Amino acid sequence: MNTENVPDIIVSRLPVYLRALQRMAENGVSTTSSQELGDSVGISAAQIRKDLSQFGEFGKQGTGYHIPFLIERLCQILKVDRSWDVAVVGMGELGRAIARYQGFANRGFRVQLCFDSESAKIGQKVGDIMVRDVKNIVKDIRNAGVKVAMLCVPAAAAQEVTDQLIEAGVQGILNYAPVSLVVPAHVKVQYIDPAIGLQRITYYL
Amino acid sequence: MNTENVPDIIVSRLPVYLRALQRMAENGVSTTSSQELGDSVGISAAQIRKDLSQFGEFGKQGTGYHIPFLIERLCQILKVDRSWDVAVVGMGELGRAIARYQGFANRGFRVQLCFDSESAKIGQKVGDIMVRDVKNIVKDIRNAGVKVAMLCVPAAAAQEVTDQLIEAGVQGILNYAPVSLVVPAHVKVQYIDPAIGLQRITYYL
DNA sequence: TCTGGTTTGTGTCTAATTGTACAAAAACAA
DNA sequence: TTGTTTTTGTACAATTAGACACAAACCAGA
Repeated sequence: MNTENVPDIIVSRLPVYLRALQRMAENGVSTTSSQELGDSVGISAAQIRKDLSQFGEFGKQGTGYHIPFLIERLCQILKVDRSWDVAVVGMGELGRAIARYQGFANRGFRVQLCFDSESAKIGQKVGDIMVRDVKNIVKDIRNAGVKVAMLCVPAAAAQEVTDQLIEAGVQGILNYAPVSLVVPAHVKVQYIDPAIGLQRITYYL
Repeated sequence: MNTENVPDIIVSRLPVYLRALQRMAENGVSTTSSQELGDSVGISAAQIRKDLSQFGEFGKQGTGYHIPFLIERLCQILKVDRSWDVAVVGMGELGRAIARYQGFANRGFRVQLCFDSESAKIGQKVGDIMVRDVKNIVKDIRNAGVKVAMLCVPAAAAQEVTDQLIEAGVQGILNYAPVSLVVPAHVKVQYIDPAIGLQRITYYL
């Protein structure tokens, strides 16, 4: 069990496995096999067994995997056996939808801070969270000890806000702005850009 | 120039290059190098040269790449030298935000059809598009000849709607629902799930 | 025209990733 | 108990992706 140096590509598949397992658990299933799990996520059974074996021996020959146990271990591995406070920057239509999204709570995340630069929005509530002035973003995020942020500002502001987030101690950014961000090595960025997703599709049409 | 059998992983990077180049063009820059482009997207210069060389010789030694020309070729390759009509299914908060999002137009896409199952929403307008009854989704999509859809329905409904989309002739789906979809080989799916993005981050914290 | 400085496209090598196959472990039925 | 079936974890092989290096092409300036 070498949990030290696991390739990114394996790590990136784990949340997909976890999501599928949680769905099975909701449906009252208590056991699955690498074959069944693989079919449901579109990955080969051997791949799944190999990925999981990076972290331990979670299955049993002849039986497969006990779903609640595997969910627990994956949550530990992904560090979502706790709840992470997350900041959302940019209260445009998208930012507000994300800040209010109910799907984070049971997957390890809680939106705790919201920021915008427009005075008309500052002080208003989004869901049950008050929108703060982005001017105070470094101080506020540092005080709250928040390590993860979602970036929903216009492309032109994204890099500047990113630099402030990093100054405030943020180590992971989920970036909805349609720009590549330049960040130091210790900061992880994940990108969400629907147009890029669509362009990856149209190539094949 | 073997445009036939290009690895997925190369194709998946092209939209990122395109986005960066369009940003440079907006800023009035007319030329760039693989080094500069690589720095801006966080990919090695050699990688970018090799990726692009799959499709032709777009650069010039000593000079680099002419941005408007490279943008044009990438748009052709990704087939966004035209505008694709897209359907959005599910007019929840997220679906409405996506249907109204202004960022698609200049990247090759136009939201043309919106669907929901709630009678309270059917007939109402989202942006300037009327929400249609998901009951007629197969007929409506087929009539419109739409080939690409964005799926913003609850997880429990996602597979069922997917099957209908495919029946209607859809060949590409951008899936916002937090489930893996099972689709035939000729259909391309891209996934957008913020919780998965966040979990890919927390592993490293 | 010639020289020095850039930058591409690609051949070669290395590393990373995936596929294949099977022994070992477990469950179950007779 | 014994034999059959299932399924894991992993060794090995095959494939794929990425890093490196450099000749060839081009520009700019003298």
